[in-house]
Amino acid sequence: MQPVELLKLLADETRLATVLLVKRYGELCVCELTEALDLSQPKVSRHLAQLRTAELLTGEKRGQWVYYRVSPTLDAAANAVLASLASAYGSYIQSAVERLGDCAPKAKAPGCCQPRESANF
Amino acid sequence: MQPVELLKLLADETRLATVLLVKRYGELCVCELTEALDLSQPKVSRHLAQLRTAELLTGEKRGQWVYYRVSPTLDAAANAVLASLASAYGSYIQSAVERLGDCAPKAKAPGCCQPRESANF
DNA sequence: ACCATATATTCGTTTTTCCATATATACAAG
DNA sequence: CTTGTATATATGGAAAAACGAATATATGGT
Repeated sequence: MQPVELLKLLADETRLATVLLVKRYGELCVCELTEALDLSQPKVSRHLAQLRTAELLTGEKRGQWVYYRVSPTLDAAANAVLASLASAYGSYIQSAVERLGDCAPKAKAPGCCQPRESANF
Repeated sequence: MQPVELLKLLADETRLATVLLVKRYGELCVCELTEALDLSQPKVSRHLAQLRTAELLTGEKRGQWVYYRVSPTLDAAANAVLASLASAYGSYIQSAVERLGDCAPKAKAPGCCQPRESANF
């Protein structure tokens, strides 16, 4: 990936947070990202499509969900830049990590995201 | 500087090359950058203005020339990202460094840039 | 005072990027 | 086979970014 291409992909609030979250958690599905970032699903999906098209992230469909991770074929230079960003800007995704807290680390097999709200209906 | 602000500044061919060159050489004047990047002077100057306004670079006027360097007040996180980019993408400015070769490391006091062409007139 | 060089800025336009809304597709459960 | 959930994409418009060309300002030399 060309330097400027990588930087353009990262130069957006949604995409930077997405990439840093995916890098931190190893893999995340779209609904987890949507909750963590508190954004509309189409918006998250559109930015994921950009990251996927550029082969910065890969998406794997498992059952009903699509899990995103940093592409295993990403070149060393890009990986080094991502590591540097994750280290320098760890706090950038702090609030998203907190929102993800009651959703991600536990069993995310059934229901994935909405354990609370939908329980009322 | 906010993460996305920094990345936006770097997500452009001209600005990325400018910043990496200035970081490598310590300081460079506008005509050196214009020659090294092989771009029009207004284009270089316009991008320099952006980098200066964001306080990523500072410009110091000395005589007829303005010398740019990485802002000494740049925060640690941004500096770390710059260092990572310089390390990962050193070859990105290779051709510019070669063009700068016969201009910069030597005495750049008088004439600064155009030692060859104007000698014919 | 005049001219050349170095640098910065303005103007009008084109291109790119981002968005919200609506819609489409896939899958799983009943 | 209908319903609901998860994900993706299409559309049309608005905002931002980048550009070339022209112009402005400052400095130094004659």
